[in-house]
Amino acid sequence: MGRGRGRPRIEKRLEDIIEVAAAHFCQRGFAEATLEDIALELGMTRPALYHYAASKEELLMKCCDWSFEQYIEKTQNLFVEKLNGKEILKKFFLIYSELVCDDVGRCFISLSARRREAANQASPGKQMRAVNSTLSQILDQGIADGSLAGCVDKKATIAALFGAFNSLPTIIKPKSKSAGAMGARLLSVFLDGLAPGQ
Amino acid sequence: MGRGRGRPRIEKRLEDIIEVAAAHFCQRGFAEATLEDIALELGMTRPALYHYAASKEELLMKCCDWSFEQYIEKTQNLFVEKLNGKEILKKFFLIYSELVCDDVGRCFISLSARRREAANQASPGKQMRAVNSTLSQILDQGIADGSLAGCVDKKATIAALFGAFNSLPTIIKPKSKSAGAMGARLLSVFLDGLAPGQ
DNA sequence: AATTTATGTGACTATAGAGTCAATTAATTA
DNA sequence: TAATTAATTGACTCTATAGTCACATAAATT
Repeated sequence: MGRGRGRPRIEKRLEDIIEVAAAHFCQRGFAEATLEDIALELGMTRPALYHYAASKEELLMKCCDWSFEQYIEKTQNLFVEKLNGKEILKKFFLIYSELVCDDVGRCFISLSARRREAANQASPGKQMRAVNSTLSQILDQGIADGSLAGCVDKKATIAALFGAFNSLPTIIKPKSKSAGAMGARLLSVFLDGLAPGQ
Repeated sequence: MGRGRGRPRIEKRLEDIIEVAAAHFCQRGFAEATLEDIALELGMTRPALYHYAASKEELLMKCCDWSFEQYIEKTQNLFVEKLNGKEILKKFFLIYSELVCDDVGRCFISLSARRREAANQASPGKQMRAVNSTLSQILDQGIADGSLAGCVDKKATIAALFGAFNSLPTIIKPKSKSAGAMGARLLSVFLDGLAPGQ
């Protein structure tokens, strides 16, 4: 059934493959995921995958790069409307929550940077630093405009926020529509604080 | 060199093995870790490991169980001195920070519950629920005695706290002595909140 | 010293899964 | 309709590593 190149957009197939592969990598881990299973779910056989990626590692890289591109695309307009830091923070983590609950979206975040560094050289570190730096900017802005507390421990805050939000997929079921809502609740925990009011 | 059973405590060897195996499992992941490497680091050969665990999966289970026992041991006296909820919270996360930065200590937390459930039946879920429930109790107590804010979103708070603290080993280098200190900084982020004071 | 038991080794087998390749099919183009 | 090209397959190879087993060695026990 359906071989040959009959599909309108040729690149579309690669995206399908990335989507399925990313899901397998994220859910089962890189080593545990098998190309056999990925191919099966796509309705093709394993060797066909080698037309789209020269190796399992390269497939992983493509997943992560695609994932990162999505992140960039969704976050690049954060600063265009002139919101205050706190509002940008909310927007950022709404986007981040939805991204991290999506198999493709969270790919570059979840998959061990160690393995990716083996394959690729630089990008994993660079990508994570880019994400970190966006949050850092947001905090700076919030502190400057007074919408966030002035005395925040930035390093600890960044670590705590990403730690918490990266754990989202373990607390809500995958493909759940509640990613954004749960993300908002998480952020409230950080904004309000646990100390008794006043 | 040094075969036979000359050592004072016989169980000691199993503990050594667990320590090394746990480190490999945590740092490289279960599938990527090899029994060969573990045996090598212990100065023995792979088949010898099968005297202590019948399979790789069973070795994983022993690591996780041992890890959980350590957790229990260190947290069981949390409620004996009559501290307020906030103080107990601090003590809890000081212990937790050190635990989670130690390869053995974090074993049952870090390693995919999916794989563990395949081997074992019930325990992974039970263990995580036990940890969760301890924190839940601490929060309840703090809310009751007024040392923590009354209107906390418990589910979100628990998720955020564990998410943040579980990420500790990714932000400080392993075996670092600063686990407790960094843990304290993380907790401050949660206690103080990001909203501007008053 | 002889026996038993815990501990360990070298040399195997078995298997899963990655990667290769020549042959095949289908769409595109001429 | 013939030639070209993209996409796919079945049938391989190769390798890493888990697991087995008969045998060896050293300590403890008698």
